[in-house]
Amino acid sequence: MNHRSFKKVPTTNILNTALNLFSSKGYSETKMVEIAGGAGLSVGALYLRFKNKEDLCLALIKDQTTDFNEKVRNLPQDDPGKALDKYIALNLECSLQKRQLLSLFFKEHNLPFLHPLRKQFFSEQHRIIADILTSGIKKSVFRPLDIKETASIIFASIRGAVLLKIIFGIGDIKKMGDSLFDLVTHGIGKEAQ
Amino acid sequence: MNHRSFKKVPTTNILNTALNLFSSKGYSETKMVEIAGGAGLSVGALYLRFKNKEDLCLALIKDQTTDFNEKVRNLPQDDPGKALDKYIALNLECSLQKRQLLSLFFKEHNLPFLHPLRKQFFSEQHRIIADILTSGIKKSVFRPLDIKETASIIFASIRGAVLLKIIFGIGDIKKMGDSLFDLVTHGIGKEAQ
Amino acid sequence: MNHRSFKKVPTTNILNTALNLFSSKGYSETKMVEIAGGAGLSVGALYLRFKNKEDLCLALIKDQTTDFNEKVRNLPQDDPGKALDKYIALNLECSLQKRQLLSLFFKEHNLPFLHPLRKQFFSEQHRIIADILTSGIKKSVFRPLDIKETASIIFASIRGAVLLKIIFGIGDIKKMGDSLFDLVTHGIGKEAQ
Amino acid sequence: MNHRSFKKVPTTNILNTALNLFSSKGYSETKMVEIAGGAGLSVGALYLRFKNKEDLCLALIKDQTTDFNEKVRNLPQDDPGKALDKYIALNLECSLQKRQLLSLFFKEHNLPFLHPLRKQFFSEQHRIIADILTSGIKKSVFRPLDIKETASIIFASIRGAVLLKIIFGIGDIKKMGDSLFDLVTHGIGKEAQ
DNA sequence: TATGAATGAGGGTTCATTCAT
DNA sequence: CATGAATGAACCCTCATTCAT
Repeated sequence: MNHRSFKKVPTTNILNTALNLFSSKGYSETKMVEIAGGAGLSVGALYLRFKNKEDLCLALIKDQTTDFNEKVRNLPQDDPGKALDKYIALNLECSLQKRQLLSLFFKEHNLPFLHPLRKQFFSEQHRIIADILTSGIKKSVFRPLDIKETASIIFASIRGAVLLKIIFGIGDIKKMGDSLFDLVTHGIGKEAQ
Repeated sequence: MNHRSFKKVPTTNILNTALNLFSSKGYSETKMVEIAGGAGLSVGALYLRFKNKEDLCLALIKDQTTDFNEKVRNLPQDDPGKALDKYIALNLECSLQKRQLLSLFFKEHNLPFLHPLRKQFFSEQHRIIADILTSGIKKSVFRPLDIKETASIIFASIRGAVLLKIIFGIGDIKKMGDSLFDLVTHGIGKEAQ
Repeated sequence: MNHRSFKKVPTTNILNTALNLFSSKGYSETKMVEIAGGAGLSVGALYLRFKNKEDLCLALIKDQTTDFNEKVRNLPQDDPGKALDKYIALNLECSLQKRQLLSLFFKEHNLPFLHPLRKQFFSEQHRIIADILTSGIKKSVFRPLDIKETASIIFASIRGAVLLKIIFGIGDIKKMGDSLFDLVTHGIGKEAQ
Repeated sequence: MNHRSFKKVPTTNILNTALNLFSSKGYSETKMVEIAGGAGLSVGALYLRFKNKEDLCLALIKDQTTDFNEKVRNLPQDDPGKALDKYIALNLECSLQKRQLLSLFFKEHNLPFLHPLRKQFFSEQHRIIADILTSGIKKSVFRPLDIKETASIIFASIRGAVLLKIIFGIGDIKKMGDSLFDLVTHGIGKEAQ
């Protein structure tokens, strides 16, 4: 990459390259030179944009979650069933596209500097699910439940499904979303019919 | 610690130390000296027991999963509902004790040498869940389901719950198991009542 | 030595330092840090120039033999006696300057990665000597001989003399060359007179 | 190897094992455990016999050179030509059997602790050759020569031939000895005929 | 601002040597 | 005397980070 390139490498390019590398090789195994090279700038330039590796990683996560949060914002307000369905689908879809983020985010749980972000992400998602549940119960679409607990479990189930997909590459996202929604709404019990 | 201690450090100690370190700091971030020191032996001695870091990690996983598999073997054969309940509880309980293993096992999905073990673990657990489902459907305890798909989703949900616990330290295991079982059997839908 | 020196250490410096160390302490006993330090760069910088220790050693040998081969190329074509004399002298002289190379090259015969280079060097030198012999026999300067066998023995004698010089530091190079030439041409037998 | 073996491993076995290993893999690359294992005793026992690796190596060389010196002692006293022939043949033969020693002895010239032994070996051999030459000149079998210089060169030639054999595995020992003897006695010059 | 060569601490691993048994 | 597990310094190599250009 000649230093006479016409415009500076967009931050997005850098973050995407980093995301690809982090998620395929892991945080520790990804070298700064690789990110720089992959994004088309020099190591030096990379350090002009990000204080250090952690900083880059943090920026990456923020960037990606922002994106995700925006999509999640406009769920159907009046139909809790549909909202939940869409929320699950959205999660799985995003995981397909951003499998990397999620793997980085959830897998590498030993990068302590990520923890605050993780906490925040959980809180937000938990609140969204809880809102859907609350509204669903009010409208008698859902049975009365321990909202916080159930929200946690639903969040967990979605995360688990995503991990399954990422780690084992098992199943097709669409069907998986349906099954998960089916499980979450009806359960497996006989009386559900 | 003199280099002539009186008795050989039990392998279990080493594996436990390693498990603690791996799960709290991650595989790459854990140094062999730390494991050695923590377990009360020298680096050299550590290498007498394990060919290298990967080998140690592998042994660790095998050791832990064996243990888990044994516990899982005697689930109630005739009551699918109870079997599932117990299976979920068992998983969560073990995660409490072996939170480390699971985090190591599922999180560090970029350690390629772990993949075969992961695959195997998934297959076994998937089969166990599928068996419970099959038997439950036959006995009309569960409604007719796509068994493989549902087994995957249940596996995923449990894994997700476990991760939640591990990563965020949220909730109490007992209650979590109950909620998960409740969700899985009844779903959140109104008609379940 | 600040890590921002003004000019890049020439490869020659590195190779010379390495040569000195290898030949005085042996390959295995020479540490990469020593080479780096001796040449005036850091370990890291050393590894920027050479993939690893073997690679450095290989480069070293190639560098030195190239140099030697060039000198050997212009031997007198029409006077086999002189050619041989000069060839021997050249060998011994070079050994004086590059005692290190030869000791490294011939002594450390247990570095398997050197063997191809050694083989090649032998072939080339053997051919050169054989050519001199052939031409000398044709011109009746030398008596009829088993050319290949004799070439091998002459090669060996020169190598031996060089080693003697290197290992024991015995004798003066000039006189040694003369004696060797004298031995090779006349032998020690009475009838030679 | 059970500690109830009937007799302690003979030192010769140890030295032979060591010789084999040293010469095939080099001094540094040979591990003490390997020597111990190969000779059929434990590391501890090995250290009861030899103070350390150097000491073992030293003992090895002494052992082998003694053996060689004995053989060299009874060369024909009255026929210098035969004596030289036999001396050369003896050297090459011994190299065939003890290629290891020679490679260790001459090749690994960077083991400083070997140097005194090497010096001593050279002196002895040099004297033997010089004696043959002196006697040969007196008897007019050899032409008048600078005895010391020529002895050195002959010693060197023999060493070189041996190395050639060891390093390149070239040629057959018998023929090589003949060629060397031929070269040394007659040279390659025409007038020799 | 951009570059990329240089730095050097630190990691995994080896092995000569010791000494409790 | 014999054993062989234990020791730990030392080696090769990597890579996040810096800074002269």
